[in-house]
Amino acid sequence: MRRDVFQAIADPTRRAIILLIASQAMTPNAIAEHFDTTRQAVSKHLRVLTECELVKQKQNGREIYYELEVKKMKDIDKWLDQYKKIWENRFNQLDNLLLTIKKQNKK
Amino acid sequence: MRRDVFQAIADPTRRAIILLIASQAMTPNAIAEHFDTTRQAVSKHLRVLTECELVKQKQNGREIYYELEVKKMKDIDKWLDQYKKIWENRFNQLDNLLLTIKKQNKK
DNA sequence: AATTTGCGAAACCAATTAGTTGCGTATATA
DNA sequence: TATATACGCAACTAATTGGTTTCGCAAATT
Repeated sequence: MRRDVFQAIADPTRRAIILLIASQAMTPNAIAEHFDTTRQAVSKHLRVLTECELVKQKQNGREIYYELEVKKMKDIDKWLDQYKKIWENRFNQLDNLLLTIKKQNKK
Repeated sequence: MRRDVFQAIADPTRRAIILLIASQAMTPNAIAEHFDTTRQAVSKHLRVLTECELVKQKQNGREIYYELEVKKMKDIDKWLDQYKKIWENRFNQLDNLLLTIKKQNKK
């Protein structure tokens, strides 16, 4: 099963769950109360998040607290890094210029 | 149709396309040559990327060059920002501690 | 001990999506 | 003008996904 961080954050409900548990670990029922959905649906989202290690479980009696593994979000940041160089140093403007010149030479 | 940046980068092929055109605008055919897939498949991915404005087209005769709209990636960075505070300032460790204390009080 | 509560897992369904095939159209080339 | 090339678009298929329902199990409550 293909499970990576990018696929996990693609779903808006999952992003909402991430935001919700970012400040406070919560049980599936508690999370479900915040949305117009069932506990089971939340449970499936939590499974996806757990599988890609964006979230970890902490059992406490019969309750399972879900906690955000914030560190895992660095993966996204790392991926963004290669493009940050481009947008920060405005290399893209340079690329545009080069492309325009190339087109004109063809004519 | 639900089209946002997060959904766009969820697909590994689309991330590969983004990487490919980041340094150099390319035509669908040129992009397709880099992958084990057809031009039409690439074309569909480019449509998704165009719809969420991660990519823009530049027609040149019968060729259409696809260019990365790097600025749009800032949207992802903005979203990450709220969590960056957490992982950088190690607030998560504090949260863990608070949660542990809470559990112990329950017992 | 019986019941309730919190949960995951499996079976199922509807919607979405990635990919293919087969068009039509516009630009370039012979 | 006829042909080849570059492309988007629509119809179709197979796989995936979000969600529901139902079940069983373990922990808590009565």
